[in-house]
Amino acid sequence: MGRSPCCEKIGLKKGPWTPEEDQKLLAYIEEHGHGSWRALPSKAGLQRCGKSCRLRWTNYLRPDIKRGKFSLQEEQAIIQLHALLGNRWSAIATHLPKRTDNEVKNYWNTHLKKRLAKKGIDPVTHKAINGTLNSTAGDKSAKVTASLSHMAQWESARLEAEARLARESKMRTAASTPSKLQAQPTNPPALTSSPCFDVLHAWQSAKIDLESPTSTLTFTRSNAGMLPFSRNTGLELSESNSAMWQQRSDELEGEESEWKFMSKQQLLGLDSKETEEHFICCEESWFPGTTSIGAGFTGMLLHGSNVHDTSKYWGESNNGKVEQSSQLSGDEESKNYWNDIFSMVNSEQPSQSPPLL
DNA sequence: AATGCGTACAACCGCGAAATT
DNA sequence: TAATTTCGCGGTTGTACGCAT
Repeated sequence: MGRSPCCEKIGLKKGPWTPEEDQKLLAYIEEHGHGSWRALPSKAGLQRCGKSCRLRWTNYLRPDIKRGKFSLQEEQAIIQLHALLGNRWSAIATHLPKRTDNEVKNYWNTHLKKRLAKKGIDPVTHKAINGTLNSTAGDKSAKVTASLSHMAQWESARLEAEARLARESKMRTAASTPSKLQAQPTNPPALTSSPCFDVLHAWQSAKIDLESPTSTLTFTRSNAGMLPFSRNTGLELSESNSAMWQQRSDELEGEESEWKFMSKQQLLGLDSKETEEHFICCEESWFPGTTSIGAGFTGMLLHGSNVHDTSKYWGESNNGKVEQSSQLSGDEESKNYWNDIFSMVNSEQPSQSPPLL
């Protein structure tokens, strides 16, 4: 079977968008939603193909896009998520509020990839090239990689579940409200009550193998509320949350440029007991009142890259329903491993003589 | 001032998956 | 169930811009 072109190629404009075209596209989507991208250009009076319109909207015109410099926390998140997920830019972007996959991809290719390579870190494998890291770092790398692989499985499953939920919710929405709501698929429909339960259900209904060879966690509904993952699409921020995130982001961008891990206490301004309780009880976010970059999975990463610290998130007083793997050990090794990488990458020193950490 | 080079980023292309007919 | 359409993703390209020579 042949594949038809996305649109008639003759007579359609290509290349940079003009302000007039942007205005037309914006006005049309604000009024009608995008609906079918294929049909949009003619309806909006644009000499563009639908694909071009969609790209322009999702990567540039969409109102929930944060443009400008990436913060250090965002850089860390990208690096760590890339180590986990590879070149799955859309998946990575879901953990970076208001950033598009294209933007993340470009930033990786033009900044982070080169910086890693320059510091002797393979940007593909995230491992040291020619023993750039110290001798024990190789061991750390292996252990961390194993743990990250484990986490990546979970994250992949979660992303699949989120996508599934978004589709199902969209279908339900479409069935009940035909007009404009239907035409906003760029914003995944907000999940209602107890998103973690929903994700669990989706996982179960999708028959995702929770007991895969590398998965050592088992669930019951009773402990599902302690899942660490939030529905962190980044597109669901309320205005107040968005403002809070922006404020926090602005603060972070003004900070000293040394990469370092921020403790939960630093971020939350809580004492350790409060923090612990917050982390165990709060299924939504550990960034107060937000589902921002600190939330869920990304939050776990940024929190000292402490992939082993899952007991805090999963809850230890859960009648043993949540079992910790024996491989979940070595907090400090993992933390130090990422610290090594971040400090190297952040360092402006030439990498001629790799630092022995 | 002109030219060349490197960088950053917007935009395009082709493919695969999902949805629809 | 097969054919077709639509959408989203990741890789790549094109171009504007800044800087050095």
